[in-house]
Amino acid sequence: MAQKQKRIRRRPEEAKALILDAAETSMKAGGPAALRLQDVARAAGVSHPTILHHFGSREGLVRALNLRSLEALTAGVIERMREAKSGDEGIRRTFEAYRDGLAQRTIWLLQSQEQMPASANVTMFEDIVQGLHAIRQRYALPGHVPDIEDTRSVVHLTTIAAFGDALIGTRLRSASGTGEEARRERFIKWFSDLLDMYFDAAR
Amino acid sequence: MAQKQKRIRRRPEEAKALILDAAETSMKAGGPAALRLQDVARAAGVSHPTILHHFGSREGLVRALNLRSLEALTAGVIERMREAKSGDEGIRRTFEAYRDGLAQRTIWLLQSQEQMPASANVTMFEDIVQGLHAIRQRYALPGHVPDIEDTRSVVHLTTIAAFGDALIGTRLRSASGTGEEARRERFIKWFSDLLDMYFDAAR
DNA sequence: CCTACTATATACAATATTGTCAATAGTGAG
DNA sequence: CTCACTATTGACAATATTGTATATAGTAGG
Repeated sequence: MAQKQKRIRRRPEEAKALILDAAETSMKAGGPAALRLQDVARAAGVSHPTILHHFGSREGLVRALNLRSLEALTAGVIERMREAKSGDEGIRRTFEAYRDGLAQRTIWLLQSQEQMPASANVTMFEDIVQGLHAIRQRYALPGHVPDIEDTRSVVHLTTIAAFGDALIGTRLRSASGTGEEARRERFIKWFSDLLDMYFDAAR
Repeated sequence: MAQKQKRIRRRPEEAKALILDAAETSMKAGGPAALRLQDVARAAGVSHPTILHHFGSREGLVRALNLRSLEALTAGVIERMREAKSGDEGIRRTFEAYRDGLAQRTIWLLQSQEQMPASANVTMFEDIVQGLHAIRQRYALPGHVPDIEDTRSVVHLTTIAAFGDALIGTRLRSASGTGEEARRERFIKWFSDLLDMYFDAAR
């Protein structure tokens, strides 16, 4: 049989976006090493040389995907952090961001052994430390000077906890009975309260 | 040229161990999908059919490696937790265990899409929750009954934090100046103090 | 309508990768 | 020593995978 494939001519940006979407799905399965041009092509509904035409090589595709994912995601995180008013919200947003895919993408980057481009993660991290520390200083008791290293520890803990929870949180929780979603909510609330208590005590 | 390879006959257990060691290195690079029989064979100093002889297939090798890694590591974790006397030590041991490779292996398992065999992680998790809760009850103020869900939250937080720190902790820390190792030490101490404070307050 | 441009597809090439097969060489038991 | 057993290997097969070459079909601009 082998019907002749009907051609759909797209503009380069559209084609790239289409291919990257398909590649993203492929990556979720087993990281960058599991990505196959044929699989991606089939999922995107194009032939595999089309991918090579747009990205030059398999490596080019992986790089482009890492870049796009990280840019979109960190932009999303920063946006959500800015919107957040209370500390409680900030923590919730952080957990959401990592859960939404930031954790997954970070793992991909680590596995592709590329340097995180301008290390978006890290830039964001320092911004948050500085912002949070300003707030701590404002609310400090007279005569007490909060240590910025402690503030950094709070942000560090929140970040690694959100990251870890996104990757294995569900498994750990679903072991202790049912209601995974509810347990997750409860945990985030508990964690938020814990930090509130800490800030209160270390004022 | 092509010298004939000299044969070294090993006992099956030795050969398997040798091959698994090599496979472990290969996995570190890019997860299960990146494992190549030829690479493993070269690293182990055997021919690739030898691997197939012992493990049946590539998949068999991956399964065997996942099993061995997880068994050895969780055994190590449990051992270290039992040795630990203070809460501080327990936290340090948890961070060490994940850093030593448990985090890496867990990621592999997630990527091979296998169920964790009897979910060693999870069994250990519940053991620790029960053990810690018993201690909390012993030290509770008269008339106060600690909520086991809070205890579970503490263990959950410690686990996901240790997991997250093993994977991205170094990168986050090295962004804010030098002395990564010292910063790590400081953070673990801070975290331990935080939980002490919590237990004190929620007695 | 015509033409230049290029996104796309088919066919093909080169290599990588897993797996099979048959021969062989250590090793332990008698 | 001899023999059965099997761990090991080189050669080969079958398929997968990336990349190339070439033809073609949409599309925009004249």
